[in-house]
Amino acid sequence: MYTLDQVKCFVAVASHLHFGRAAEELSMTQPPLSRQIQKLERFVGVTLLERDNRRVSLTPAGEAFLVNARMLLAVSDRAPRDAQRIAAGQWGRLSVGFTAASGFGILGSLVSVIEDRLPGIDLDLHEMVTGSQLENLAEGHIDLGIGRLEVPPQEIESELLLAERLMLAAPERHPLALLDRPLHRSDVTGQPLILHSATKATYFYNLIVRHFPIDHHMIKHSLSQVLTMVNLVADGHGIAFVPESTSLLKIPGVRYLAFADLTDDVVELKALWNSQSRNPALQRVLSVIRD
Amino acid sequence: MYTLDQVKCFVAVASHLHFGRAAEELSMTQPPLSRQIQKLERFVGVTLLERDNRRVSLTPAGEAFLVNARMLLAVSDRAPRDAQRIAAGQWGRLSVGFTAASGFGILGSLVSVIEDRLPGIDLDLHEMVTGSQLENLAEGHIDLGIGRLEVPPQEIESELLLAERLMLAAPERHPLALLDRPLHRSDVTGQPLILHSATKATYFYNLIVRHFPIDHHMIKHSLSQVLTMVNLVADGHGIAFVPESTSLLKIPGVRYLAFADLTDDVVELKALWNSQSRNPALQRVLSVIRD
DNA sequence: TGGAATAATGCACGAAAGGCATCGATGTAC
DNA sequence: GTACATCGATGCCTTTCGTGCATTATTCCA
Repeated sequence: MYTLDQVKCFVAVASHLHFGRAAEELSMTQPPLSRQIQKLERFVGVTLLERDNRRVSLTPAGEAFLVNARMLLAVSDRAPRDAQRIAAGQWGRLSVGFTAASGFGILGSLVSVIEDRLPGIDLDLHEMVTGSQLENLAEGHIDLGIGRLEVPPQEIESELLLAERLMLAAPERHPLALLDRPLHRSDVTGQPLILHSATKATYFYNLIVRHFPIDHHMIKHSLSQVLTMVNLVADGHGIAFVPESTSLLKIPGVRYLAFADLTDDVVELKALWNSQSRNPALQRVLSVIRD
Repeated sequence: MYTLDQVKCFVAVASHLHFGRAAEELSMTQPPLSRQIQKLERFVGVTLLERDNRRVSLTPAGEAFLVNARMLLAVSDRAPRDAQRIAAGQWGRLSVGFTAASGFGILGSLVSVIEDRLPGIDLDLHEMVTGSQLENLAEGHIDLGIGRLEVPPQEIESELLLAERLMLAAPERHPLALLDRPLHRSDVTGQPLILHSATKATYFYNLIVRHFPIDHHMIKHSLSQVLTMVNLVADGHGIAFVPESTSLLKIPGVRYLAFADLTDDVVELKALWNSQSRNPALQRVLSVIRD
């Protein structure tokens, strides 16, 4: 096999048609340059340069080789730079798993910021529930998750993206929507309730149970998708707890009500990633998220 | 700079994700393979392969490098083969200069034969008079000429392509066209004559003067292009000498007549080339022509 | 806990690359 | 026509690099 150095030598000589000046460009002396060309020609088995002791010229075979040689140099030059850029996280691909709920609020601005600040990074967006995000993170199928959970499992790191209030979605003619005083947590007692599933939407279920006196006899539906819940509210099937950002969803017949005695931002949205991840783009994206 | 051997090592390891088996494929032992990879990574400045003492995997940078690496190997493999094929004359480009007259007869079949027998060779066809062919051959602008001349100059070699009879082109109502006996050379004496130019079509001029008793008072036109001459014959301006192949040109009002006392193939068409030519395609074409 | 698997490292040898000096051939000038 | 300049090739020496063998270090698995 020949070497890229020999190719570089050949291109230099073919460009100058002069061994001495080519050697100068290559920062070497002329004798080893002659030998490198000889070696290359011996490997190729063909005379590439016609040396006339007075003038140097390319043979037809040499001209054809020159085309490929320039391509080799171009690719060999690009290859390390591509690798370096990817290692530095300037280039790359990031698979992101996000919950449908996060899509209402933060996802759009997150994508905008990344496209703006890290133009070399392509995002693959996949909607999935938090549980799937954890599985896919563990198996390396996605690099970043955007979801809700209290305590991430082993090897999954997390960072708070957003915290918001918990609100009540109620039909506009519902008694709680027509109160002439501030709404309190105890007001929900005894009302027909559309609640998150304890198994499929554990985070919300636990959060709500922790903060409200839930009468389990009043639970009419157990769901996992916020949009479905709000639609059921619109149809008058009951009231539901939703994060504040859901109120961006203007559904006719639905009013969003704040609790006077629950003003803390208790609903959290977290960025999730595998601490074993070797994707440099992830670190870049995380540092952008932190700003 | 790194070497193509290192690239080959990297691709082998990246393909097998196993140093031992990659080394086996490369017909080398494992330790130097490890070192080649280390060297490549040191040059690139980036970890390309994650070695876990138990499993080998590609980093994102390594995956990007692999794409370029495979391209490098493909080009580096093709480059010598292209050069060899061109040197062997299997591939290449041949510039051919030909006279308009040769275009009537042999050129078409010549092109067909070359396209059939040497499919890798592209022909550039340029119509030019023999004198221009000689100039362009000397300067290397064309590789092969097809023309008529008696003695080629220094450094130009030639080979007879075709020899044919010299015939007379006469208007169909011309007395010589209406003879009830065989035509003889002496019959042309005294007839208005359309003759080749002594300077622009020296070959024909010398040939005709050598074989016929030309009365210079009867020369009505001196021309260099056969087609023009035959057109003038059709218009009744006189008679003209033409090579037999011209009779393929069916011009209304023109008859082609053979001389009973000149049956030799005296008109020659030659292949011409520069003996200094380094174009391997030329040798291939010449050997095909000789068949 | 011991053995198998696997990549890294130490060491020695031979090949290759580079620099310096020189040769050989060819064109140029007086 | 002869002396000189130019320029690629060659001889020789030193340093660097690639390779194989033997061994080490680590981890997985029984």
